[in-house]
Amino acid sequence: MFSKACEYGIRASIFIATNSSKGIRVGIKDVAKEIDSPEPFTAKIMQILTKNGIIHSAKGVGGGFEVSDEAVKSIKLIQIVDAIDGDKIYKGCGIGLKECSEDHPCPVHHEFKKIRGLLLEMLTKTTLEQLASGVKSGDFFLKTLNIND
Amino acid sequence: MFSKACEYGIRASIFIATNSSKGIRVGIKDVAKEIDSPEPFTAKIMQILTKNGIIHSAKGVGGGFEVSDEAVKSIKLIQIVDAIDGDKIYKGCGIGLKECSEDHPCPVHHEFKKIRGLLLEMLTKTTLEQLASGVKSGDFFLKTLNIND
DNA sequence: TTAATTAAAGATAAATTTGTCTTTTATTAA
DNA sequence: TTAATAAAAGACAAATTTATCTTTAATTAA
Repeated sequence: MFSKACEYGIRASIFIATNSSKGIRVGIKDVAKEIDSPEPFTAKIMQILTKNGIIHSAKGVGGGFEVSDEAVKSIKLIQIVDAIDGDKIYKGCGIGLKECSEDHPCPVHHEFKKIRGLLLEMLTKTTLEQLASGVKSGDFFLKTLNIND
Repeated sequence: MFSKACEYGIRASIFIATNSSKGIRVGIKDVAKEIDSPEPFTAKIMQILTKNGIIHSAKGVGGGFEVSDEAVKSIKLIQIVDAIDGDKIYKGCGIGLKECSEDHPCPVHHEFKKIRGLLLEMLTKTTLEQLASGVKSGDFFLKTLNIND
């Protein structure tokens, strides 16, 4: 569905958001450790997210990544996905036709329309805040329980 | 969503089905040309499909690929997807957690459940026959109109 | 039985994605 | 101003996916 880069990006954004609400900036090491991802690769993804204004970074002592309270409320999942994977997942043809539309539909066009629509709706409606609050309350998790998994 | 291999596999299966209903076997060249895919790569995918009993192949003069009338009716999209891409698309966690379940959900688990459910339902219900008949009637297409796209 | 045909199988190669490492730049605090 | 810290940037490497090419095996027809 999403690329690994995007999966890491979503998990990282949520983790950063859970800390920013407590006024804590987190470094790349904390992020990678908490979401169980390769640190240098995760750093690259953070650069994409900061360039796209999704998270904010600060260099130097006491620096790290954060998301403002307002941003946490306004940022939608689709912004993260779009920044990392682009819009193919909710716009492209299900079986890869370059030209696929109502006028020139592929064989699965109508079936996929519903699924893509639901996906787009979910991505558009879900805020970073919703996801972060679930993690803070302990209802949702960002990595596996067992370290050996 | 699906890998390119899977996209080609679905398109190829549909094309073969449209011809088998007319009693025509098609060669790998015809397949690649008709679905606008790289021939040798498509040949590899055909091997996966034949090994999984989704299509039948015949070597030698007059040989090629075909699907029996009964198979066209019984084969579901999910069998093709499963043979080529596995079950990750409709079983795996949306943001890549190895362990993600009702008891240990990731932040997007509940949102994804609906989408994956709809996808699984669609893949499980859609038969090769449905897709092939739409192509035969001219309602659906397997490649772009414009050769330069 | 031989030649032609066609898919299968195996070896390579290119492209993309994922992952790593090193150097540079910016910031803070002493 | 200097040292320490932490992200940014760039080069590189491994793994995976996509694509190609060559050889082999099976089948048919002459």
